[in-house]
Amino acid sequence: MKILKRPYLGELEMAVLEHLWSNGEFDTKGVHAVLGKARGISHNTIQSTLERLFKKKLLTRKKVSYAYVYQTIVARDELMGQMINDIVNTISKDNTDGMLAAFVDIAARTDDAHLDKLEQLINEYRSNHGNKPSS
Amino acid sequence: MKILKRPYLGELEMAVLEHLWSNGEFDTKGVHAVLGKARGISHNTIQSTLERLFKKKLLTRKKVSYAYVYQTIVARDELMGQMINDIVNTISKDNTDGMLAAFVDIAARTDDAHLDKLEQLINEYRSNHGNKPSS
DNA sequence: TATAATACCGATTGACGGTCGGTTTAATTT
DNA sequence: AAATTAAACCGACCGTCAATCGGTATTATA
Repeated sequence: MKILKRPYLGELEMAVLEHLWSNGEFDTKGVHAVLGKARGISHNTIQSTLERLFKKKLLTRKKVSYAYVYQTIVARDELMGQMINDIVNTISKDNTDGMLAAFVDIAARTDDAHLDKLEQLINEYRSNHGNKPSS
Repeated sequence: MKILKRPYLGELEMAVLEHLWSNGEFDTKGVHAVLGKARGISHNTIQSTLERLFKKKLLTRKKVSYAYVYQTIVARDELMGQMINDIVNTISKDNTDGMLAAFVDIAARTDDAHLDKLEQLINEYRSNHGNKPSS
C-alpha cells in the first residue's frame, strides 16, 4: 500500500534529469557547468543531487578516469508513466472510467489533434497485442 | 513554471479524502470515528488534517451547530486529472506523444476492454466539443 | 611527489505531513 | 446562570526529504 511516495523529485533533481535526457551522459562537472553555474550553486550541490538520483535508481554511472559519468536509466515516458500510474492506483483504483475520461480531457486540452493521435495509438496497441475493437 | 511540489498529499490526507468521496460530508468527529479510531490517532490529528485539506482548497466546510461539516470540493476524477496534468506539464511538456502512449499503456494495463471505453470517450468528446481546438 | 580534480562524509536549513497537548470558545444541560 | 461538554484553535515537536555546502579523503596526472 504504497501511497504516492516516490519517485517525487525536487526541482533541481528534475532539472538535472531533464538535462540528461536531452543531452545524454555527463559528469558532475559537466552538469554543473550548465545548470550549476547558472543557478549559482556549488559543484557539491550538483554532486549530491546526482548522487540522490543515482540512489533512487534513476541514473546509472560509470567511472571514467576518476570521475563518474551519469546517464539516465528510465526514459522520460517511462518515468511519466510510472508517476501517472502511481496516481491512478492511489486515487482511483476502482474508478477507471474516471481515469479514462481524465486522459481524454488532458489529451484534448492542448490540442484536439491529440485525440486522433490517441485513437491511432489505441489501434496500434491492438495490432501489437492482437485485440480487435468491439462495438 | 510550476514544479511538482513535493508530496501531493500525505497518506492520512488521502484516506480522509477517500472517505469523504465515498461517504459524503462528515464532521471531525465522524471522520475520527471511522478513520481515527482504527488508526489509534487523536481527534486533533484528524482535525488538523481536515484543516490542511481545507486550506489546500480540497474541502469546503460549513458550521452545523458548533462543528464544521466538511465536504469535498473536487471530485476524484478532477483531482486525478489535475495531478496527472501537473506531472505531464512538469515532465514532458514538449513530448505529448509519449504522454499519449503512456495513457494507452495504462489504460490497457488493467483490462484491454478499457481501450474500447477510451475510444468511446474520445468520440463522445468529439461530439460534445466539435472538432475544433478549444481555448 | 606535489597538485589539482573528484568523491565522500556530515551538517544545516526549510518545507511539510503527522501527531498532540493545552487553551479558548461556544452549545447544551441542569 | 452555572456547570458541563464538545469543538475549534494555537502552537509545538518529530521525522522525512530536497537543497545546499564545507571539509576531508582519494586518486589521476604533470
